[in-house]
Amino acid sequence: MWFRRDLRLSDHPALAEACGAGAVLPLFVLDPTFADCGAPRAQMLRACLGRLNAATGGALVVRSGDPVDIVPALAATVDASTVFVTKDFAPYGRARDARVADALRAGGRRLRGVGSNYVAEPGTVLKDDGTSYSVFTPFSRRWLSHGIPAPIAPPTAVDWIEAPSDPHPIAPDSAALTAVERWDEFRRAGLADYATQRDLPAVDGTSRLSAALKFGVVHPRQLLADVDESIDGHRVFRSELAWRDFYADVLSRFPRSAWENLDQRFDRLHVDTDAAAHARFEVWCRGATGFPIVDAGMRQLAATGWMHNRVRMITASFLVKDLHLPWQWGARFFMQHLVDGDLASNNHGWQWAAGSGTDAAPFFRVFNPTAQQERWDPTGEYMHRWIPELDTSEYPAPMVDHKVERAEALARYEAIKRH
DNA sequence: TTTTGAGTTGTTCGA
DNA sequence: GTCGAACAACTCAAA
Repeated sequence: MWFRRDLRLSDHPALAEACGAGAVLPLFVLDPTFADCGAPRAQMLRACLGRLNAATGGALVVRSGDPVDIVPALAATVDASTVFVTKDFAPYGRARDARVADALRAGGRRLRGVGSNYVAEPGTVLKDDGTSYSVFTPFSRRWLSHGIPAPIAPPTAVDWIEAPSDPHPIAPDSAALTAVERWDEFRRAGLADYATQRDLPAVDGTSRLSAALKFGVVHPRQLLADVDESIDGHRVFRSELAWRDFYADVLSRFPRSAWENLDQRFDRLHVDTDAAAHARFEVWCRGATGFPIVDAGMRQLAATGWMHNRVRMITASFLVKDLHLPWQWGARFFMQHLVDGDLASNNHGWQWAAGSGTDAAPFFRVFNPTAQQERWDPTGEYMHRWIPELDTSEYPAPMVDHKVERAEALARYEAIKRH
């Protein structure tokens, strides 16, 4: 069993099938491709691996290197007939798995993909004519009509195969909540009010399960099993999980949309990339724009590896529409700093803000950072929490005039219309 | 094939 | 201060 973004034993179809086939070697490969994923995600990975190792009674084998070398070699060492994986639909993962499958085949073995990290496997939510959706709302209706698969039981009494492991990454902080504990807490205290509380960055009104979902510590179908569709908050939460599936589906169909405009008309949008643009970008990264809600978000990200979703939208809108920078700069920065950084959700969220993505925001929807702060952080609690010097002379003046930059953004969008 | 209704997250302006 | 309309036009999905 080659674990990737499915670091759990319960509700794990691929593992269940592997266990049904015989003794199992649990493997994780530290792929150098992901070496620069950023400290928060690297730390989260180490914690997840520590927990997974404990759950296997210390049997987890961790190896560093290219999976194309490591997986077939290890499979040969223990004479495995099959390497089980949870299917990966992201651009790199898909190419990597194709190469590993080829290498295994050369040795008379096979790579067997079972299940995915999503409620509905990318490519399976289709219109009546068999084609894919590109608008969220109809996608989510069809997604719902598929029904939510029930979680499956964890395997019992697994016969783990032992093999030499590279030194294990650091063990987890045992004080941290497990994903299931966090879900129980959120279900009890926050889920019913999610529809109204989820947008307030000063409030702990979101599930905070994004990183657990990213690493597959918990599968979304396990969360959906507890959703009561008669309650508003529950339905809104379910809809957010549908967005996660939707963007994975879109990325799987359009791999190049990870870093390129999905809507190619936006290739012609005038964005700034000169030295002055880099200087503005650096100010945004540092959280020193002089717009408190933007700076608070960037500082929360730097300090904790996480940013409230409402503030992700505000900071993204600011980078794209007030600073006129390429959305890719912001997306890359987020990926380097977010503990939950996920290519599909992150980059398509950025494309939504930029207007270049699926179901994108209308061009005239330009967030006003001051109005957003007044609306969603009315007491200023969030911005003061992250900007201690806010009311002092140390806090910078606004780096741009929003009214002017809004007009500039609209003019630039106007220039690429009708093409 | 044609038609129709709809489309995450907003802002500004003028009555 | 409040409230509703305008802000484009297009593409998608489904009847």
